[in-house]
Amino acid sequence: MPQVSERTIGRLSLYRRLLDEMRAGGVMYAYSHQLAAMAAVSAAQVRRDLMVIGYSGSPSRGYDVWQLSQSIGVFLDAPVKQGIALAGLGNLGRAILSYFTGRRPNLAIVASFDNDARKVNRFIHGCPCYPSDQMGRIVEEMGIQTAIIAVPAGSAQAVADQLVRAGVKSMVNFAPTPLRVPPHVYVEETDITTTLEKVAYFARSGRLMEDSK
Amino acid sequence: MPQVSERTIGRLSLYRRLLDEMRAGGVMYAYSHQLAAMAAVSAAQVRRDLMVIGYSGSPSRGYDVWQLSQSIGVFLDAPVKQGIALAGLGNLGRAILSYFTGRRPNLAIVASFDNDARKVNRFIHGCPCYPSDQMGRIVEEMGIQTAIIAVPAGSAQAVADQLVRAGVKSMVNFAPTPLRVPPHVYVEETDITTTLEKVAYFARSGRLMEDSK
DNA sequence: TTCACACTGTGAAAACTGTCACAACTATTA
DNA sequence: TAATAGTTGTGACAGTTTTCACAGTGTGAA
Ligand SMILES: NC(=O)c1ccc[n+]([C@@H]2O[C@H](COP(=O)([O-])OP(=O)(O)OC[C@H]3O[C@@H](n4cnc5c(N)ncnc54)[C@H](O)[C@@H]3O)[C@@H](O)[C@H]2O)c1
Ligand SMILES: NC(=O)c1ccc[n+]([C@@H]2O[C@H](COP(=O)([O-])OP(=O)(O)OC[C@H]3O[C@@H](n4cnc5c(N)ncnc54)[C@H](O)[C@@H]3O)[C@@H](O)[C@H]2O)c1
Repeated sequence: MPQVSERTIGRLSLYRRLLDEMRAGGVMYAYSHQLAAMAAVSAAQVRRDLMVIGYSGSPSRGYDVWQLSQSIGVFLDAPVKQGIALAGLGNLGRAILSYFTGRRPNLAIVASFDNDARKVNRFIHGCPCYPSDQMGRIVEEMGIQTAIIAVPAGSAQAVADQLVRAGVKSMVNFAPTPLRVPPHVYVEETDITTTLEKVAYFARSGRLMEDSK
Repeated sequence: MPQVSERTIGRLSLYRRLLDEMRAGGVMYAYSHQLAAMAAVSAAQVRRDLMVIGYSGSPSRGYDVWQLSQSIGVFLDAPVKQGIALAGLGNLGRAILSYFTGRRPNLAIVASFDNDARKVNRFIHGCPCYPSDQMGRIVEEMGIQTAIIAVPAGSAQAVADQLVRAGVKSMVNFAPTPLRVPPHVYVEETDITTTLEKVAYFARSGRLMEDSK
């Protein structure tokens, strides 16, 4: 098993979206340096990343935009439709739902959960919202393996524990609390406070990086 | 100049928040392994990170929770109050504003911008919202150096360009488009689509990592 | 046909990041 | 006082990620 790096997976997802945008604009072929410019990475990085999916471009025309996008899909996408659960339908949860709905064909938020009686038992942006005390059962029944956590910090760990018990294998956590999970579960932390402090720091101690060419 | 790594800065911010939570709970001292458990990193990582701020713990009591938090502050925080601009007051923008308001003492969102006439010229969560055609002028006048981009993907690059022209040195970008910026500007990309695809990928190709002890 | 060109794929090197392991230290106990 | 136990700070090491640089290749021009 090749074990592709986390960073590479993220960039492949980005490359595919850029390729799809190009295709929508009528572009047929792209060189690594063009893709690189759009993704704000180096051309060598693009070529190195593409090695893992086993698709070769032509030295003269570059990559076939459509074929490359398809090849990335074969590598990245689930063979069958993959449902995602969303815990917490507050401001952030609804923002995610409204943005993500209908975005990718076989990756969709298929169930959401909240403990606020007013939000529960109806459809929001086309997604059913269930009471959170049924979360374990529903996630298990639907075979959901991926979840988004958008509940307040105080509830995040408890919600994560429930989800893991229900069979979830990976999560993205928006609450500002690092989650403790068993080794087989993958968690991506998205902590806005930490991010803002970091960014504010680099506004002062100006950093030589992120080249634009 | 030591040039501290991006990752370390992010973790220092996290450590401080955890320390402050401990202090609020009446805890006076903490060992590296305790901090590590809460941050979901290794104890060695914590000690290595703390090297850059030049605060020493005691081998017997560990770190003084209050003093360590202060020392991180001296290292991380701006000497004077640092304002942040927020571009785009849609679902996401408001979620960020409502969550972040009043969170950290000298790091606050002091101006927001939108091009929707209905949202403009009033206070939202205590933050003034201006029309976006005045963004450049106001950001420049207020000396704002850090910005959050929460506008639709199509406008993100144009907004970023304006902000950079007005003197912004670092940004966090929530729009799903990598920003092209000059080398002296630091950008943190937060792309929910890419993140979700990555997380969904690792739900299948289960990964041995993120140890919980 | 042959050449020049600009690109791809990739081994090797470099740069960066995290872990290991241990000397040095301090409080406690006998 | 001396021995013990458990922690810190850090040099050395290991692992990971990115960049470099170049051989190999398809295309178009002469
Ligand atoms: N990373 C980011 O970009 C970002 C931005 C804003 C907010 N946040 C974080 O996201 C989380 C949600 O933020 P928000 O602004 O939407 O807050 P919010 O208060 O508007 O929403 C929280 C929602 O979770 C529900 N909830 C509470 N406990 C629950 C439980 N145990 N099970 C199910 N649902 C529960 C509440 O009913 C509410 O609807 C917070 O932790 C916040 O810190 C992150
Ligand atoms: N990373 C994440 O977690 C995440 C989650 C949801 C959405 N998003 C992204 O964040 C962005 C905003 O999402 P949203 O759900 O809030 O969308 P939205 O449509 O609700 O909000 C966009 C806001 O930007 C304003 N706007 C548009 N053009 C502008 C301009 N040129 N200058 C100033 N304001 C302008 C609009 O008036 C609107 O208020 C989108 O790019 C979306 O993809 C990111």
